[in-house]
Amino acid sequence: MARVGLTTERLTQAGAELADEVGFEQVTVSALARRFDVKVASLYSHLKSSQDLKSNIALLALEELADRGAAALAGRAGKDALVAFANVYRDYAREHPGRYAAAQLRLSPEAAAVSAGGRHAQMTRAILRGYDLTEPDQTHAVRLLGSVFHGYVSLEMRGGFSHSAPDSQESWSRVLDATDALLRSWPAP
Amino acid sequence: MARVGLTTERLTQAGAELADEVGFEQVTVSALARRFDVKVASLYSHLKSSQDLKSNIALLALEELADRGAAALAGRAGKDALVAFANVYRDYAREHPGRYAAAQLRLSPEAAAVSAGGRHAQMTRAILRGYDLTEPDQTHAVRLLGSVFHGYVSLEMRGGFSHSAPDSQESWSRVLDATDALLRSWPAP
DNA sequence: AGAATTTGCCTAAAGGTCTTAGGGAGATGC
DNA sequence: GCATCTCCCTAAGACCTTTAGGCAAATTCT
Repeated sequence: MARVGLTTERLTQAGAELADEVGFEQVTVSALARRFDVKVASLYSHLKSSQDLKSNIALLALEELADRGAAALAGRAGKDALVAFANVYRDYAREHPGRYAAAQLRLSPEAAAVSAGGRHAQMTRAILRGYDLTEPDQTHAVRLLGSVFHGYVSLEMRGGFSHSAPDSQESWSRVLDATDALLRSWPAP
Repeated sequence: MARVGLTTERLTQAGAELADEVGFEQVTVSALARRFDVKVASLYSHLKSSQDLKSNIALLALEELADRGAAALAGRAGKDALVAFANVYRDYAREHPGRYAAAQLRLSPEAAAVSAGGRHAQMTRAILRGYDLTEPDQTHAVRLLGSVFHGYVSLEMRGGFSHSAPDSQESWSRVLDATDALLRSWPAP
């Protein structure tokens, strides 16, 4: 029989594309097999389970996101870095909604350990170097930034801001302005 | 055959309990039928589809959340209102993780129209009456608050803040302090 | 090159979920 | 008491997941 050349990597990549096309929830081993014109059981040589596939897609998305974040942060500082980094998240979610959804998957501890999650936290901390925060406020601020970025993007993708004025782009800019202002005058406890 | 007395309401309620016990993803028409000791097909007199069940659970969660929010806001203003409202979200998510996850479901336009989504937005606006913001900054601030609340709770539930100091409760307090400070000195465009 | 081995995709099969169609027994109304 | 309606049932088709075992292509060894 004709060999297609399946590998875990190709399956993960194709799964990510599938997620962007039909939604992460709809990513299924069967659908992936159809895409490669191969029988379903054949995928199980490269995949432990359906959950494993989803987890791999999540790890891929986290890596891609971290790579883009690193590129955006290079040579920038302060508000410039903040805005660039925030836009990485938002743009990625818009370009790759399925992958972004995948990145929200709750990972197993083992998967989380090898994920790019640590890089994300490091980069967020790097942004804060442009502001004058000392520990433990820096950690609080890291968590706030994560919340604002993820929260805004998540609500926007769900359509929360879509059918009312002012448009979401405008709010996004103002939210980032406000966040920058907050970091510059972080309140004492 | 013994009649169990199924109704859409009872199914939705039981589905919400099931979600809290096993996770919203695991809520299934089959599992619900087992819980009522009834055959699966029997549920389809009260449910249009599996998606319909999930949507109903989401609507229930949004209502409960709005009810709690309204109760928390009664008689409070300013930072007091902000903190109380924020804690409603966080506490609800901790008490009812499955329901909270359900509330994140992307609803159909029809479902969204009858949802408590509007009440949530109204209440967030009400909080901002304690601060000195004029349109369109008020709308931007509504979106920021939604992002911070949802983003923080969502990341916390995913375990993002669990295994590092300082503990999440501490960060939550400081994030709310910071948000209050930001609303009091909202930057001009 | 030919043989031995490994690898990759296959068939087969069992179990779970969703959904629709149509039937029979309990509850309700006259 | 009888007719009607409602509720839950059986039956069945479609799809997804996962495991077991087989055959042929690719790779390695002699």
